[in-house]
Amino acid sequence: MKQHQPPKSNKRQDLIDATKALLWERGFEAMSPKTILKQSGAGQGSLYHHFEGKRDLAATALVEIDVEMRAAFDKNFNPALSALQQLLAYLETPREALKGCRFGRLANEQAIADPVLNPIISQLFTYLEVTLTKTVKAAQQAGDLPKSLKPKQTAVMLTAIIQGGYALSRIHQSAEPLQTAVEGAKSILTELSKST
Amino acid sequence: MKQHQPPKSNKRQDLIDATKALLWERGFEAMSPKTILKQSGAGQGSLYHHFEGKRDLAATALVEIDVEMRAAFDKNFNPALSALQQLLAYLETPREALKGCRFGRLANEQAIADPVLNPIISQLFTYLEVTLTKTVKAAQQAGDLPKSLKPKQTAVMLTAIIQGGYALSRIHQSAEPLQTAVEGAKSILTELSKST
DNA sequence: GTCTATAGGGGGATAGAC
DNA sequence: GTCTATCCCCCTATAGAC
Repeated sequence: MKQHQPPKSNKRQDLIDATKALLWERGFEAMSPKTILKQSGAGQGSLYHHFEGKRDLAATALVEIDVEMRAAFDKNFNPALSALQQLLAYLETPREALKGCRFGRLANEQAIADPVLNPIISQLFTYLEVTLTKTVKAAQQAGDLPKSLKPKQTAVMLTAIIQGGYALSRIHQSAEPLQTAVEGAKSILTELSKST
Repeated sequence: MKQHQPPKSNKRQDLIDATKALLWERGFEAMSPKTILKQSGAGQGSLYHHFEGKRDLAATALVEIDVEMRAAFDKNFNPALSALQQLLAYLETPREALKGCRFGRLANEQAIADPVLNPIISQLFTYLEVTLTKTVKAAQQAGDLPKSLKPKQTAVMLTAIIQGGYALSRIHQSAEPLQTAVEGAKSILTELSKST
């Protein structure tokens, strides 16, 4: 019974926490081990004792981010609401437009093709798309969206609106484009529900 | 009348051409001067004779890309077509899903906040959004889209679908998501046109 | 486990010959 | 105008003491 108390060796978690923050602020390539060490207060030895290197540390951080993002995403799908209302709630989720999506912002890095890092990221988006597809189907069956829409196309389109909105906000250095794109999507869902 | 013949000093243009290709393939930060020289066949001296440095060369290349992108974009707005058909033509434009948008792929780099580079990029997107907004208005006046939609919101949303589709394609390492998002957008425009 | 010291490689730019 | 040689700094990782 050695580790009765969780081994409160904070350095490992400090490294992960710093990496989570830096992945969001700078992305993978622009995040140097030196910066991680500075921000976490750990030394070189701690990093390479607990992890194989920058990539391994990033993978560990991404898994934690993945858990947090799924939990936040799931909160939008309150069973007390109609499927259409759930879709609108997803669109209305507060977002840090200028920082970008914590995963989506890595889309254009070389790391996105890394065999270890890619599955962590792509599987989250698959989860979003599957969940949204089910919700679109449910809205159709409830008579709130036209049955002529293909659920998967609609779900991927909604996911793209969020990701593209983030990109436009970064490009214009303003929170407005993401908000405008989301409002456009809400209007369209609302309009389609009227004609159904 | 010195330069009767255009001064066929190819090195300057060779550098620009290599930079245009590398900005698309790797982005700004991941594109090193060494790689540019290798790919263009020029030496260090040519780069720093014709340009102040990497950033200045990139700015020159981005301006050329901007001209090309505007020309390609404008082709979608054939006056012989209805405004709605023009919007559908824009959505149907062939795109290199896995390489990403030549400008949009820079959205998450630090360079996007650069005072020289940012205006070149953001002004193109402003142009896209303004043009699409006008076209949405025209479609509404033609009775092909409901007047309840706000034209700017719809235009920004369409732009976001393209940018987000690129991101999803990079994430899933497949051309499919961009195509699926575009199909979703086309279906929705078509559906909305029926109920108008 | 955690630290500091150090190494090897590449990034971006300058110097100066031709 | 174009080239090669060189510089300095930072990135990532390893060595080895404590």
